[in-house]
Amino acid sequence: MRLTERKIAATLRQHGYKLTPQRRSVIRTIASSQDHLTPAAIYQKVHQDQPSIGLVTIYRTLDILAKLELICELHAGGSCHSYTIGARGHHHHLICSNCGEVTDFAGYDLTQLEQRLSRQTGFEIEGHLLEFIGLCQNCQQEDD
Amino acid sequence: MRLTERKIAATLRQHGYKLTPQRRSVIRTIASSQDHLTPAAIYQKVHQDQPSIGLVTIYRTLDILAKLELICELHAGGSCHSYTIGARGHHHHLICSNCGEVTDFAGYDLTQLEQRLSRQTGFEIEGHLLEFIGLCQNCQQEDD
DNA sequence: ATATAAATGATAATATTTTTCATTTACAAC
DNA sequence: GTTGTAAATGAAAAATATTATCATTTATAT
Repeated sequence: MRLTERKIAATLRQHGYKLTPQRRSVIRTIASSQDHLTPAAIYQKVHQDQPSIGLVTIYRTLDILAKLELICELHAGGSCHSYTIGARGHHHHLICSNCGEVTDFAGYDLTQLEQRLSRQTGFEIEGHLLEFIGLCQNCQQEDD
Repeated sequence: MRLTERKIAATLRQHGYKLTPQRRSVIRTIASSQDHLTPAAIYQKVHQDQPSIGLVTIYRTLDILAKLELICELHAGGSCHSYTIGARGHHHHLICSNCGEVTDFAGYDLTQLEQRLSRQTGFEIEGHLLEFIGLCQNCQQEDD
């Protein structure tokens, strides 16, 4: 079940954030849309309700909401900048959120899931992205 | 097994691309690095070898290599701009590469894999990203 | 050696995100 | 209700990232 506008607002308050009209409007906009929206798209919509709002406030609000896991980030498009040499044979990634170290892992097969999704949704699936984010051993020891 | 510089060069030729010193240098740089590199980082390294190269050439070369699947793109960091309301209960995404439509799907559990990876690598895993890219039914029918 | 299509680099344009800082405002305490 | 205060906002600019244009150069087939 999707989070409601009310629930999100309450969580914000619980974490000590103020509930401004701007934030309400951003939340309402995201909550009432079926689509994934870019910051610019959110700005456009919110702007109708809050003509004085700046794009900066959108970014700031999204940061907070994402940090509290009230909204869900999507990595669409192919322009997110980081490359390594291709491997013969597919692999996936494990990325350290602190130092950026990337560990590859192989041996996990998504073709069954891919087929199931294709059947269920009618999508013709071209590829996928599977990454885990966490702290590598070194960065755990620094414990900061 | 990782692709070698030679193999990549050959594949480029096979697809009708010219093998310029600039491209060689980009390939060599990526192939000889263990890390994932951003376009800017690649530029810096290549620049030592090819002082006259422009950042544009890096972008162009990366586009080609990615299209031929000779390099492997990584989506690191949280700044790839698209958001939707969070769901109670985890879900993943199916994204149409043509129209951008996003379909959520639930019911696929990665905790076992997560535990296995954590054991094997020592990572303390905080989260993951699983997305499928493809053509939705509508965009298939347009068949362009 | 030469012709030619493809690739390059310089420059500028566009897009995206972050910083700074003076002003305004939500909200808790009274 | 007033009021004080820390937090939030908006404007502007800076920083960063990416793409487009076009004259010049170059890899490669002939």
